[in-house]
Amino acid sequence: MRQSKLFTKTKKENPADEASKNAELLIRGGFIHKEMAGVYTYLPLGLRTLKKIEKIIREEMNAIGGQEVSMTALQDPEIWKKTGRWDDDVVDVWFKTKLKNDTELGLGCTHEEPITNMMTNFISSYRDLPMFAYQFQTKFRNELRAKAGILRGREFLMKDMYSFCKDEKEHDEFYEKSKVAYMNVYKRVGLGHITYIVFASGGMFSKYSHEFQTITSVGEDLIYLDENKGIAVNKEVLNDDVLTSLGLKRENLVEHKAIEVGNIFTYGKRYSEPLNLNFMNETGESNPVFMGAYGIGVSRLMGTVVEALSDDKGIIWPEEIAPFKVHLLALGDSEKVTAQANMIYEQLNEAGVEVLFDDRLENSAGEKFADADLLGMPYRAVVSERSITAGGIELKKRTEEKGKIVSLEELLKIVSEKN
RNA sequence: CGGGCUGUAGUAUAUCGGUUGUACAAGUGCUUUGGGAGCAUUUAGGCUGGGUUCGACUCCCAGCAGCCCGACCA
Repeated sequence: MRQSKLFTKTKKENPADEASKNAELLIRGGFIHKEMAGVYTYLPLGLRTLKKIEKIIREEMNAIGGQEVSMTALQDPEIWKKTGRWDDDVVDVWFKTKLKNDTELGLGCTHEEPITNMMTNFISSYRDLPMFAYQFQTKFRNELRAKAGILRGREFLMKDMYSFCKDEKEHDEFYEKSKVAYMNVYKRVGLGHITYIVFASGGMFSKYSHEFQTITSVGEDLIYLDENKGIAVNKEVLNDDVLTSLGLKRENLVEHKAIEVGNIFTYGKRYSEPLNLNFMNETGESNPVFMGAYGIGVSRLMGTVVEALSDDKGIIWPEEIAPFKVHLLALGDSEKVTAQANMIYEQLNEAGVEVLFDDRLENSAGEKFADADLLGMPYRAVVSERSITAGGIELKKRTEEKGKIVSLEELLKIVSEKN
């Protein structure tokens, strides 16, 4: 991608109506655009990262047997009334609307009801189980207070997976697999070292649910971590009984602020019973399906990466989710530099390397460096009179202070490597 | 939903009860090109509605919008 053609531009100043680091950096860099409080458009650079995170999650969900679907945003109240969740006093984040003929509809804030209802068409025997379906879907939640940029919005992208099993044992096996898959996701987006599985409140059918919490200074949640055991507990369930049952001691726990980047639940029959999702077992008995749900806020995860992995100059994207792997800068407008940089750009493209090429002729070197730092691609490759005189291209990682001169062959080799 | 703060150009800000000033961005011309360049020139602004006043962007009221703290987060 040629930066001269990119319709977004970077901003030098922070937006006045945002206080969170993720929103400041993402807006300054032109990754997202704020439409209104809690509602953001994804621009070309931001969308590339969002799609890469989506791809990672998709791969990990497929790896544990997930089948992808795409459900509707518009919701039929009837099925929600069957579980008691149409009531605004029960679910207080509904956006509700109406058809022209006054029939009420909802905008989906989650999808337990419709997927459970839909599965009555497809699940009828133990032979159909277990089955796991997931989707990437824009969720609508009428939050009283949107805040912290894309960490808590009213419209946001979420991956939600639902598991359908014949009994608790089968469910538990998948539940454990999902934990591993989730941790793989966090590792791949660059947050593995600060993300923990946390015990949280469970609800009707299980003692606990499990949250995935990334430790940052701006989190909404408070967790208590035993670093030696690698076990953490959410403040909401922290009491002596819980600690005893988990084999934890209060004096070994350290309090951290954290961002919830995932949550998995055991539902049991909570939705299958009221919605009549039953299956016939081996002996001909009809039983409710045993369910679970598994959520990751895709856009929130992107915001969390920015919060956790940036410095005072800008974002530091991990390689697997950076919009581009290489940011190629041509300094100055001399024909020699322009020709050389264009040639390198074409070579990188041919080699299949994702490269953002700052080919703008009128911008100063300083501005290009500042942009490269703000936009945060993993590698910065500079072509200039100076680099050509020194015999090549100046290559620097975003995380490094100083670069080194490399030849085109070396550049291609280094940036083609899988890390 | 309770409390607080704030609405001036695309962005960020300043001043003022009496013709809204600046920077960045954008357009034009020239110079410049290793850490957000310089000169000249152009374009562009008082959230909405009421009230007070000779006169309101400024004061008052209401609405709307945004941010922050708290509550909430199935």
